[in-house]
Amino acid sequence: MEPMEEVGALTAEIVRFVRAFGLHRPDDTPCGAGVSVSEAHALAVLATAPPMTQGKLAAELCLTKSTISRLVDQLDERRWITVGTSDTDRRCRILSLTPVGQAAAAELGTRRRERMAGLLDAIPTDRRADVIDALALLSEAARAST
Amino acid sequence: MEPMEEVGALTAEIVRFVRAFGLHRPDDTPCGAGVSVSEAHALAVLATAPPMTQGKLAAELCLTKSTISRLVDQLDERRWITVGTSDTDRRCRILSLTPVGQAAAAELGTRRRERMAGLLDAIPTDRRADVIDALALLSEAARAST
DNA sequence: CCAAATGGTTGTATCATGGAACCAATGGAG
DNA sequence: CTCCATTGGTTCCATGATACAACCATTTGG
Repeated sequence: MEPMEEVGALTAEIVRFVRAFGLHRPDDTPCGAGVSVSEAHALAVLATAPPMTQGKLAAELCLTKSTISRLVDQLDERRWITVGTSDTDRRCRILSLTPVGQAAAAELGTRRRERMAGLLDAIPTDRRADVIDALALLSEAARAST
Repeated sequence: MEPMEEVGALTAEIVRFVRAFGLHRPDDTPCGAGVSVSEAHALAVLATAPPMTQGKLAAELCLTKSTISRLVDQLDERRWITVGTSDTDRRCRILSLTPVGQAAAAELGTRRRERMAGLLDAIPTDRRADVIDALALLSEAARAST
């Protein structure tokens, strides 16, 4: 297979994967009821990182600050996060998961893992680490090439 | 790495990639100006398959028939497709690319390949094959587990 | 001390999507 | 042949994610 053809086939496969997993439907994550994809992603980020500012979250999720502002409002209304003010910079709002938020994140994580487990099962055991490493390289490259 | 942790890492990397690549912004495909992601995907499907019905396209894109109906309208207004009626089943509308649509599909395909090639450029040379292999494994797994 | 930069909010507009109700055509079962 | 369930599509409606621009508050550097 020629290099360019490889790239084309790869693109098509990524597209199929994205659509098959419902990632094109941002208002309903495939792995949880009533939770938008962005909410789920935000929850996952906040669960695996120390309390952060909205700007940091925006960079992490590749969203604008206005979208983040509203997303934060939603998470706050759900009582999944608390919003505080930074001591060192009173412009910054510090986002932290509440216990309820942590539970929700764990629940979503479980669902997602279940969903993904089938995927991983279909990958030979000795190749799984390679796949994960490769995806890390790929997402890094996507960020670098923007 | 523990198995469950592997699943989590896989998920996290996929999420990172999707967001970094802008796939969460459905109104603007990363590979073309003024073309929505779904439009681009529809064009790609129609370009690489014989004329099909709306239902078939819906299944291919994982969208509901109402969304497809509107999508078809858009593509028709752009003169990218022609919409005909099936001879054997007059309920079915048969979608075919116009020459202009084929050109648009080719153009988008080229852009997409360039974009993907740029991605690969941001990956160390000696790791590119690994990434490609890994993605092939992943999409293969996605098809197997669906 | 003031101007530029930074973090966030709000107003406005756009648009993709699903579900439900509906219509038209098909195809069996009797 | 006649109904009626099924299937392909359309339209109405509601939801909601997103960006951009204008704005405010705070910090920081000259």
